[in-house]
Amino acid sequence: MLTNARLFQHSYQHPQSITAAISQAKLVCEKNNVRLTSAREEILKIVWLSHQPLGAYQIQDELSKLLSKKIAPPTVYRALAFLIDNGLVHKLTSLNAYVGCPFPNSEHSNIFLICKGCRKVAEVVHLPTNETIQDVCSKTKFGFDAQHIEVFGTCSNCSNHRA
Amino acid sequence: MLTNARLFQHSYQHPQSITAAISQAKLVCEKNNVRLTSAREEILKIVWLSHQPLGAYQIQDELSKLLSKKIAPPTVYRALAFLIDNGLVHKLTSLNAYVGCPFPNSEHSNIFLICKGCRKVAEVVHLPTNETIQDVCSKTKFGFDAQHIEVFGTCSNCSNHRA
DNA sequence: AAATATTACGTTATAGTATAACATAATGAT
DNA sequence: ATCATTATGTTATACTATAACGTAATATTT
Repeated sequence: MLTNARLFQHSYQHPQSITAAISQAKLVCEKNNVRLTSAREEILKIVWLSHQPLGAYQIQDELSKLLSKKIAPPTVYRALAFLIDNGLVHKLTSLNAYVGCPFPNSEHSNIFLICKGCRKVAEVVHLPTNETIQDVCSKTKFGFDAQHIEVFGTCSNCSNHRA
Repeated sequence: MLTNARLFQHSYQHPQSITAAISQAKLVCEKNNVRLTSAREEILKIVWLSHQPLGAYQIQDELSKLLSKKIAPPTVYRALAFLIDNGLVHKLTSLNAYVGCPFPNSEHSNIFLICKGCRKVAEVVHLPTNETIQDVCSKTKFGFDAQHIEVFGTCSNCSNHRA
């Protein structure tokens, strides 16, 4: 099964419920001294409710249903920008889709395992990979800012079903 | 200076000229038993001539100028799809932009170092990173297909200019 | 060499993703 | 209460990518 996990480093509790994710988010926003407004919170919930990455226009549809009114793209994109800035959501650039971050407090750049079967995504913290990339940067004298790693394949659940 | 390189593994000769890249491409196409048509070749040249990643519509403009006629997006996207399929070009998903691959014969998934200063991109082969990612996959029983790694930062050339 | 199949390209239209610009509203600070 | 700041609503538009269908070029078979 594809679940978010900190490999080898920490035993991490995946937020069991959306409420857990939201309360984590509230802490993060408090710490960052920014506001988790209702639009932002709703969109964070929507992203968390989906265990697959959602496109911005899917989020728009969901929010529109939820609030029974038309939502325009900028509303969604602005909320997403906020959530991303505060490390609560990630964009999967190869999919143009967004997922909730299970490690909102972490400063690490993580690895996304994207299953081609079920389309689920697991986010994994893996320090050894971060270290090898740091090594590349130092050897090339490249000043590291950020990294984005997407891995495509088949999760164990999907492999089993096919096998 | 940001140049493409195989770190630590092989000493690699960056194609000095576009002609070198093209003749390499011809070999690859011959090997793959596919045709490097003139549209494909021109687009590959355009991508190689730019040392920054190019967007599809920038390529469209260039090709349009070059051939003195209107080029429609599908022409560009089809050629890009072909070039990507044959490992001659990569798409940088975070930029929606395309770069020539300096290792068309390599089967490795490489690392892209993207400089925020000069917007140049270096592609680096780094087996230790590939290994750590394989490790993540095996530990999570995730069947690896492909990976895409983009690293953002400042290349040495840009750091020096600012320092 | 002619017929056929295959592959590539041209063309038009449209789908999908994202942001600019400006007005209004809500919140926070003085 | 006033003012500054931050967030949202709204409209329009820019940017990225593909569908669908017709034509042309190349490769294969006979």
